[in-house]
Amino acid sequence: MLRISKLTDYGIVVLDQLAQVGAVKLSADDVAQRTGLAMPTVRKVMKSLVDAGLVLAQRGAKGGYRLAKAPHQVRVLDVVEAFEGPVSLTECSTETHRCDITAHCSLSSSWGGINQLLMKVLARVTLDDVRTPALQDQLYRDLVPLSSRIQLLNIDDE
Amino acid sequence: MLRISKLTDYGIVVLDQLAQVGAVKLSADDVAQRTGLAMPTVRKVMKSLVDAGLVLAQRGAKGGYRLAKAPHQVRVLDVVEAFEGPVSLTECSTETHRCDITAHCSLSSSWGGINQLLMKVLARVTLDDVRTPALQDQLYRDLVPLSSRIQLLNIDDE
DNA sequence: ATTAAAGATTACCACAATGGTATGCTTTAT
DNA sequence: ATAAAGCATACCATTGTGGTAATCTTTAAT
Repeated sequence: MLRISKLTDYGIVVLDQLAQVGAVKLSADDVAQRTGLAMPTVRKVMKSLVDAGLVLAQRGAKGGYRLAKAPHQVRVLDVVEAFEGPVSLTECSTETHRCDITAHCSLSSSWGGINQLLMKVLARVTLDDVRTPALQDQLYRDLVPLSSRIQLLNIDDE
Repeated sequence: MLRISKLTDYGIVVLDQLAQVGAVKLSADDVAQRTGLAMPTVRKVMKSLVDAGLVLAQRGAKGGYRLAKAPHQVRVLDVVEAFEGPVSLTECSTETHRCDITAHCSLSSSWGGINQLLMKVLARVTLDDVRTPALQDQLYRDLVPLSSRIQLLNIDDE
């Protein structure tokens, strides 16, 4: 468990397709055919991506979709948040937490730190990293021995 | 979103209570009163914790529960996995993935790396860190500038 | 100006997972 | 022997996810 939603997953797949064609626009139908997703599903996915500012849409005949940024500028965190809203592992962290569990929220707030770490990781991985296994491997290696390139987890300098 | 389940959250709360009393055993009823959780819920939580080997149970009269390890040896990852099973962000990573989405699994496998990173983070944070905000802050500071103590993310040396 | 291509919006429904609850069984210290 | 306490199973309501449909709006091309 600790799943991301399927729509988030689809979102990455679609972004990958858009990245493949570069500046060329893809219609919703194109996307559906290239990915194998059903049209209504594609609609949903595209809407979220457009709303999040990750994809540009052109309406009307000869319309279609294209990436709003370069693949290396699209953070996985952005994609996740586009479909699932703000990352918050526990309930207490965001909503008005009136829970009856004694000493719950005080502890739950500690999840906040873990939340931050998770977000930093997701913010460091880009569409580019996900698309090219080489980069992915590289990024992974960097985090395992963690010899150099440590600023990897610092997201505040974009 | 990207939530952990409430039971996982409760699990941490319960473990915190057990850590507070040290070697003293707490009955399910004690736990219920201390946490404010309903008895049936406590049962569920305790079962998962015992099954995962995080808590020891003694049956019969004068029985009760106590921690199986020292708080600093209980990894948050263990707790999460106790309640939610193996961490796997996408479906393709674990189950027999026969999806009709073209070029889906190949990309999804890239989530694997992110999965690993997430697990490393969760494995590094212990019950001790969650319980004492000081440690939590310390751990967080360590990961932000990431100047030293970089081996923080390496879980393979336990 | 008309038309048709294409995106936008809204609403709906089925299934699965979560969370909460109840009932009855087994172990064991006293 | 008995009562305290943990164990196991099953059940149900609510929610969220995922998938689908129908309709409206925009706009390039003719």
